Amino acid sequence: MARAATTSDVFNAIAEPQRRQILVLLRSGERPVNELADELGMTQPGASKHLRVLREVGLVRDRKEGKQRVYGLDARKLRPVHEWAGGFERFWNASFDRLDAYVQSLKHAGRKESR
Amino acid sequence: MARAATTSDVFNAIAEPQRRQILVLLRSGERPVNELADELGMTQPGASKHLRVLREVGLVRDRKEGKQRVYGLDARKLRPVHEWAGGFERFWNASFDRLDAYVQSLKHAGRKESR
DNA sequence: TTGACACATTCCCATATAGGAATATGATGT
DNA sequence: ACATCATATTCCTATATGGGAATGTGTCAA
Repeated sequence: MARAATTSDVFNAIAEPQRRQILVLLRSGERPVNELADELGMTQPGASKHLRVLREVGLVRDRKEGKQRVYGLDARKLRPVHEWAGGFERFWNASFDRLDAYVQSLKHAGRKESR
Repeated sequence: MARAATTSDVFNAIAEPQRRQILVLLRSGERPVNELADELGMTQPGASKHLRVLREVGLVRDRKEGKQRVYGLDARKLRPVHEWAGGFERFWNASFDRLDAYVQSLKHAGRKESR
């Protein structure tokens, strides 16, 4: 089965480094495809393909402007990502020894023994 | 080229839903492979494979305990993900109309014209 | 040593890409 | 209608999975 489609899961869509670059670049403003491709050093078809994926998952919007197609950021779908990762915040804030202690406390507090 | 190895990029490693589930589950405590597989309804080899990926990117650690191998969370690598997504916070906080305005202001403020 | 248990690994397969090359589509100016 | 510019799409290929089945490896107990 390989993996869920990149076009249906934001986590998967942003797994591609170049697509993350595109999103970052778009923070500083909308851009037509070619400009975007130039700035990121990718081919035009390459940019178009990535943009299509980003559009289908809803991370960018596009708008026609003359013969150009201007792409803009729609970061709302990134919020779940931020929150998901944020759910682990207390784990990276604690030092590792403390982390172990914390984990142990949870373990003994409310679960069946495992050793 | 298909994509960068899942074992070298955290974003790619967490692109797999089941691996995210594993990480979430491990927040409540360390677990041996079988227990983890049971709780998530996956086969043992399946769990082992995902755990291997997570271990190679550094998201989990393992420790031998008798004949079991206990896996624990190491969420530090998730911090960059949280921060990356957080870099878009102002974009999802603003309403869309405001967003456009903001984007336009940036555009006119410091870049070469494009229309 | 033998057997049982807990995992890890290997094989094999179907599928989903990413990328390059070539081509199709669309809008604009003449 | 025609040439041109800006994009999108299609074709093809090499590769990276994820999953199932079978098997290998390591540890502990008797």
